[in-house]
Amino acid sequence: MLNKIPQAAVPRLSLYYRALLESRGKDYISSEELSKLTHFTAAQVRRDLTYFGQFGTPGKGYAILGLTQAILSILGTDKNWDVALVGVGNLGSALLSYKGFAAQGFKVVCAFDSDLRKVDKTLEGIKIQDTSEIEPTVRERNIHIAIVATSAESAQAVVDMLIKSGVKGILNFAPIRPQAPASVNILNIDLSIELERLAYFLTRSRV
Amino acid sequence: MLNKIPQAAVPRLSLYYRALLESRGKDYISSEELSKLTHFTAAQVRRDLTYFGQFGTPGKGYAILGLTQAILSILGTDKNWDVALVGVGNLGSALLSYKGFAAQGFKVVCAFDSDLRKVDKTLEGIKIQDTSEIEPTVRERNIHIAIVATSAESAQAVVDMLIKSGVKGILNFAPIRPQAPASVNILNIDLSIELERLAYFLTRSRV
DNA sequence: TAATCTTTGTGAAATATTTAACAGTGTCGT
DNA sequence: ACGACACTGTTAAATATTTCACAAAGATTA
Repeated sequence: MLNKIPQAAVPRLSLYYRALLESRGKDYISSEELSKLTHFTAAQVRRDLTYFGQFGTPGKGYAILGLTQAILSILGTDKNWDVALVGVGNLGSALLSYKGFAAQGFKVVCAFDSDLRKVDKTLEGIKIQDTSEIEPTVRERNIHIAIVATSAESAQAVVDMLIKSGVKGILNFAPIRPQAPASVNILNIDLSIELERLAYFLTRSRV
Repeated sequence: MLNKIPQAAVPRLSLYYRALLESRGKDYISSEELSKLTHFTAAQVRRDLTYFGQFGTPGKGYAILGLTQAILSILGTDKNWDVALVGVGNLGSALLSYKGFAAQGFKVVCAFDSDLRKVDKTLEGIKIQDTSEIEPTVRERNIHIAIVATSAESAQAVVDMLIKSGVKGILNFAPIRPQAPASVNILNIDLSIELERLAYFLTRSRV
């Protein structure tokens, strides 16, 4: 089964995982029930899961505990991930205090900013370091995931530094598309673009 | 040409727009040049643009001013959009002070929170109102776009209120998928899911 | 054990999206 | 005005993704 896995199947896996957590009372759950909880079709649920293996029992469904663990393992969130944060402005600070990460095994363990007024201050128990310390710190702590919440202007330089320091995955909030080698994964979250998508839909639907 | 427009073409339009802004020195730009700037293929640039009309001149390319204006008009960002913000925690405050929105014609004009310690405080020139005031305020001000930055628990109720008040597009940061009628567009930005996608890619690529 | 029921896993069909290739159209220099 | 050139718009092919539909697998009941 050399089937290629659609990109969009991965975030769906995360949603199946959430639905499984909500269903922990029972032992088994069917693709039909998962469909109801996630609003994807039952066929898509089954198809998505088979991209990664065979987890179900015909006639019964999926063992909730087993599937939960399987998805954790597929996503890699059965392990802990140390995360570096660059840019401790409004958004960066908000991300630093966001409690949702911890539950999935992500932990921001260091934070950087180029603003000297912020450097050496402590936020959420983390001492903010100067951006010049990105490379030694990230390399030494063996960090593979970073969040970039800097201005558009500094973002590419920061991304370059992070990659040089061994980072392999970046969640980028700066409103540019940083360039990076194919071995590095960059996910862009671009608020303006999302609002523009909304404006587009609204403009169209009125027509 | 009743071609259906791929969902993904819309955010690409936003990126073409940005590239056009960067190219304002010249009068014309070719799909090849837009391709270099955006890292989409030239064929895709041309195809995307023709979903919305004919903007180019063979032998010359696209008139930068004209195409810029055309994209603005397609996206609906040639007009101003008033935006309501619900949830003024860390993330909500950060969004309130985010300066990037204004440039694209989006303006947060009212903010709501259920925490009475925040209500009546002023942030970025906006007086925070109690969530009970969502319906009258949003309806009276004729607001069609809202940003939801509440907890997972309150999000669905807030979304319901917003929809009842006439909101047609919602940018949702709460880690749930709110249910809404098809006439309402909801875009979800889910930080945990994005981090899980990164973890997945990292776990896979090492194999 | 056999008959019936439930639900998975998966080929095959349908749909959606991207890429390739090039005919046609306008530009530009002479 | 003409010929060489540049670039778009689009048709067709290639890919990717989702949906359908059902055979096979196991569960359950008698």
